[in-house]
Amino acid sequence: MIDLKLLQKDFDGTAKALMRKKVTLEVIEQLKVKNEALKVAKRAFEEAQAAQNEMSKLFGVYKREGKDIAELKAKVDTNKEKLVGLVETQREAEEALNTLVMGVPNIADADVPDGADEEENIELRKVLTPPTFSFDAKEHWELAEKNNWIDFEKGVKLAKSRFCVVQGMGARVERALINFMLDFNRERGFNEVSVPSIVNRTSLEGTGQLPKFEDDLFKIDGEELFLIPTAEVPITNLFQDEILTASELPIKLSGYTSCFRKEAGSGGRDIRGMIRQHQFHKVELVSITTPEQSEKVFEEMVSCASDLLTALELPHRVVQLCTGDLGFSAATTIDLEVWLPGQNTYREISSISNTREFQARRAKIRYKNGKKNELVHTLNGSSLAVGRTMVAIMENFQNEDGSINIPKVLEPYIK
RNA sequence: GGGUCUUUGGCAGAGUUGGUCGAAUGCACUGGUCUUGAAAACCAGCGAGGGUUAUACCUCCCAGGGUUCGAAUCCCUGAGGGCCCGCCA
Repeated sequence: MIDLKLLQKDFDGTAKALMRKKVTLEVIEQLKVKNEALKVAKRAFEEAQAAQNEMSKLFGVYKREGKDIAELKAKVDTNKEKLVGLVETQREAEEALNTLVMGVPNIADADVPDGADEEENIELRKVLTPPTFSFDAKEHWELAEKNNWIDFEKGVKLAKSRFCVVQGMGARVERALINFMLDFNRERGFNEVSVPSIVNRTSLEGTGQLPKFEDDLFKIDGEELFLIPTAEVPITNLFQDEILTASELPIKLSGYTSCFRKEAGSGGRDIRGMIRQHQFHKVELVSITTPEQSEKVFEEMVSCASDLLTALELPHRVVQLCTGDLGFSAATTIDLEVWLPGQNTYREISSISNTREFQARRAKIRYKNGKKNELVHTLNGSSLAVGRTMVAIMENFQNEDGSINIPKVLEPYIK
């Protein structure tokens, strides 16, 4: 949630910043109007309430002194009637503002480049050189089936399209990857947590998936519960509505979960293979920091994920997202894109974001800075998406005969 | 799923004959005295959100309703937790 005070203090500057994230001027003006309307409604209510409270207190005094309360009661009753209307007005104003502001995305950092979409993202650097093959590189689904790593039909049989079954050496590599990543992250100071894969509405509102993106989520029928689209949700919300002490920050966590996404808007994209599944595994990094710490920790998270790819000998590039490609909650995002020889292109395998205080304000995560309570910064990033890492391994480590080598670092994990 | 008890500030824990309770006390925390420094001891401050230049003032004792001039305190509904029973990996 953005800081509404910014609109009061510097309307033009804030409006300009919001428009970089495609918020219309109309919405921004409505924010201001509704915010002011709420203030007026609140003041009116509070004045009447104060009078009410004062008169109620008099009852006690009168009773003790044995005075007649008839006149006072009449006054109170009149005021009470007035109060009912004022409460309603205030409630409506509150709701109007709230529905509006919950749908407004975070402001991008000033140094995030302008741009309409992913075409205008900026490549910061490349790490490792893509391999050259003396044969035509195959795509991962072909390799997966040839080596019996993945059975795509079985996934459809069990559930529906965009589900698959991983088996044999594929399943062992998958498990090895998860363990390797968690160990790697722990060495970098990210402590391991294991969290629920189902969360409530409050948690999803806290991290920004709700109310706007309900269509992307799997909802449990008859309950206000949802399958998580990313471990960012449960891990960040671990601290929801808490006041942390400065000395315990930064908190750096790493967790492995399955993730569930409806992929409602993705049409027929990546229908083949395991690039875009309804259920996939991911190891996630989440950090809770003071505002001063967040830059540094952000860099640590980017390095952590990038070094992981390097350790796995996977060529990749580091990309700074432009405003048009930034997510709802993000103030800045770095994507890591891994090289896929079969597709002859780089594909996203990790996305690391700093949401600044956007999620903290929604989820009420604060820390005690001296005497004052201040909002923390929350950061999240994929350590790596496991499925896409599998894809990358298959395509980069393929041999001419279609067999697949295993990255050296995984060997201790595959006994 | 049935029954029963319970839900208070960072934590623990008073408060349940409705008014002077946003709330005792202890711990933690912050500042100070003392000390070479620290600990201990002592003194002071210390729930959260909104509002104000600052006060005032408003809201919040799990959530939502209700009774009342007035509710942490009474009633209803729901959610979380404990225990007992049933069921089941």
